[in-house]
Amino acid sequence: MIKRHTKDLLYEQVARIGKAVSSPKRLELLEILAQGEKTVEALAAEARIDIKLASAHLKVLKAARLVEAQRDGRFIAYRLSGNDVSALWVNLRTVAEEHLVELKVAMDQIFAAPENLNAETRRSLMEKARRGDVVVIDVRPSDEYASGHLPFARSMPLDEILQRIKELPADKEIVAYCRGPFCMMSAEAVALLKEHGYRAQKIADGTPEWQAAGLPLAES
Amino acid sequence: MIKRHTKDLLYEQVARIGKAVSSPKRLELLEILAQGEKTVEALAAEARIDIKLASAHLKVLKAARLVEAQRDGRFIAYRLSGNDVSALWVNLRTVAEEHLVELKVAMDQIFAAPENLNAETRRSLMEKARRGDVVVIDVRPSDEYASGHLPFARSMPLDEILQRIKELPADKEIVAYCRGPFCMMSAEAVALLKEHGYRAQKIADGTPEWQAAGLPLAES
DNA sequence: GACATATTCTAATAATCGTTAGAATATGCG
DNA sequence: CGCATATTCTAACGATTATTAGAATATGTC
Repeated sequence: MIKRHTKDLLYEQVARIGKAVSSPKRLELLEILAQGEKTVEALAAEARIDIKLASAHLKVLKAARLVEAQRDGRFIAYRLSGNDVSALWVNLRTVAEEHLVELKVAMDQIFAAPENLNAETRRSLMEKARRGDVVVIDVRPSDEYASGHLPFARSMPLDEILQRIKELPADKEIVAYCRGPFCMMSAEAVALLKEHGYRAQKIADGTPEWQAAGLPLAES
Repeated sequence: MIKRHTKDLLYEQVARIGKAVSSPKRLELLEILAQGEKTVEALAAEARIDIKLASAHLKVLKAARLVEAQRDGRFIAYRLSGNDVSALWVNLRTVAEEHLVELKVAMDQIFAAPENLNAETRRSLMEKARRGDVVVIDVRPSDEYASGHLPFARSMPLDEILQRIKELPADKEIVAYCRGPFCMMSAEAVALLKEHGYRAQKIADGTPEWQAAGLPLAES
């Protein structure tokens, strides 16, 4: 008979992961890191928190081995310690969306039309993008595009869209995506495009969702 | 521009799920509930905690909508509120096993040979069981077998094995499974069987792992 | 309807966690 | 080697959480 104490140790270890993902701010940091590696400074700015606080949260995430740090010149870059961490974030968010009515209501208020994709619509979108029937644009900052993006998508960061809008074909459907269902960049991009007469829609997927669905990302 | 405050609300909702899975005891309760529905009393006994404490933890899990309760006669039965919750438990445990060296070490100490399965070995095992080349036994309590079990597995609860050992063929390989990688019942079953001259081995999978791998369970 | 029993609620304590501010450390650059 | 700057460490506070014990509630049975 194996001792209770020993068994408790196992659950305690898993609870370390649970504790790491029990704070809203840490979840936000994980989502940002799922877009690619970032410095503490960039993370703090993105999450709108103090650098010291960001550092403290990153320390917790690092202790749970969900992220790893590497010094790169004057800055320290953090990244997720594996694709499974990104998948865990997607899984947590999906369970929350599925079971917490409050979250559903909040999301409906923020995003008029939540376009959730399934396996089939994902593959069909990729096929249409490959053929050029639609233009898929990645409206995240260009460094996030560089660390992985949807196949056949082109980079068109939100704050460059107005200057570069002529690059987009006026006769084709534009499909915008950003960091995922909680990110508002694609919605803003669609609003801008529609103002200028383009046919545009957004999808809820970001690269973490795409990857968690078992589909490949492009790197170039 | 959408307000920070609104965005924070989204992460707070997901963090509710994170908080729910940040306690070792709650994780243990989730794992037990992944085997089928149970009363508070049964859960407390299984996790070796006070009924009052079990009730308090269940309240937290219920608030996060990970479990739901239903009155059934004198007892109140709890169950997971969806298969995605069971998959979340598997996902958390897998991330922990992958990234936390401490957990790997602890598991190696407890379980001599951790037999982790991949997609191929799972299908091949099911095929061999179907043909009758191996006998797959489910050593969990019979009510857990009844709420779902591996295909072609027969129920042989750990505390009945010695009386019923004659039912097993002496010339075939016996494969035992229980609740999952953290459960010690299959290891104990294998030890008993080997003592009596049977060829036996265990697998790490329980029904949650099997299901999370996308494979079907049997109900009968 | 009253009793027995299972479960939850309330209250209280100790322990833990999030956040902030100030000091300390480490690296790159001159 | 020393300066500038990015990052982390330390200390402290208020807020939250886990656990326990006792009281209260709800259901089934007689």
